[in-house]
Amino acid sequence: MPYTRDNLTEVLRRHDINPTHQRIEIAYALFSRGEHLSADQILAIVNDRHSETSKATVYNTLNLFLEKKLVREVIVDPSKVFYDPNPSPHHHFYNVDTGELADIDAAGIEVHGLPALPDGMVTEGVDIIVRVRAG
Amino acid sequence: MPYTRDNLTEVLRRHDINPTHQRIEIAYALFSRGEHLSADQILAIVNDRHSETSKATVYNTLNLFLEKKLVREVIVDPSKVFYDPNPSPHHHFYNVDTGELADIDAAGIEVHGLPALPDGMVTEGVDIIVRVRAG
DNA sequence: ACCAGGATCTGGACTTAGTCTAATCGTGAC
DNA sequence: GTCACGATTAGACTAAGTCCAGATCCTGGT
Repeated sequence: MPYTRDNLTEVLRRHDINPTHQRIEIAYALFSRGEHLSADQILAIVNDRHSETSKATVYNTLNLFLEKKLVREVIVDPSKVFYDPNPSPHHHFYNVDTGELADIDAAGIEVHGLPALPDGMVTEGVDIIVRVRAG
Repeated sequence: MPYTRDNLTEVLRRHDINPTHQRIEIAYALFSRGEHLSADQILAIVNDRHSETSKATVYNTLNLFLEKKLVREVIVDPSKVFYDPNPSPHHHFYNVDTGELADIDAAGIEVHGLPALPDGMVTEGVDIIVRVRAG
């Protein structure tokens, strides 16, 4: 089912996010493309035709989405954070030459041999990044 | 064997790096501590007693070390890069609350189920980051 | 000892991702 | 209408990292 502004409104509500116009537009930019985008790219997309949303709102909104677990952040490029709309567990290929990111479905991937956590610690998540390049 | 400025000079040479005074000091700061440090922290350490090395040189040198594979960069904190002097293959625990990094020896860790690489691509490396927090 | 040329280092200006702030806007409750 | 409160805004600000043009430090040749 394709993402529409209407069904995204519902998604926002289910994540406890008040669906304002700007928030819907930002969610739409991210989810309709299904790609990894930086805050800058989202700002550009949202303001493509005419200026609609400020930089501050884009950052505020992305951090809100993050906090509400609507999107994930992918930190591989030292210069900027990418936001990832894929809700299912997955890892990433990262092309170190071009900066391209591609998903790796986590189903079927197993990691063995990780040591026990220090006392009183809990795992938030395990991220696997496979750095690749042409060769 | 502890790291000294003398044996680090040799290490630099083996990595095809002309061992200048500044480069030795930067290598010493990183290797004698054996910790993950940011460029800022290294700058502070090197200039602790009296100003010896400029910001530009610290960044240039760390990028040179990176290129020559003397150190690795660890990208987990969106606001700064950490430099890692541990030469043996390993992964990382990352405490999302405190920002602390800890090594996980790669010996004994196996990852199964990774899909084949796209045509003509080569793996540079596989990084596993286990995000943990107190709980 | 002197010089030339290349490599290295430097301060400071610059760029840019991201944050902060104080003012304004919108909307629902009364 | 108006009050309150959450959301949005422009623009100033911060800080990591880069860039540049001049200074300085080798090193090898004479």
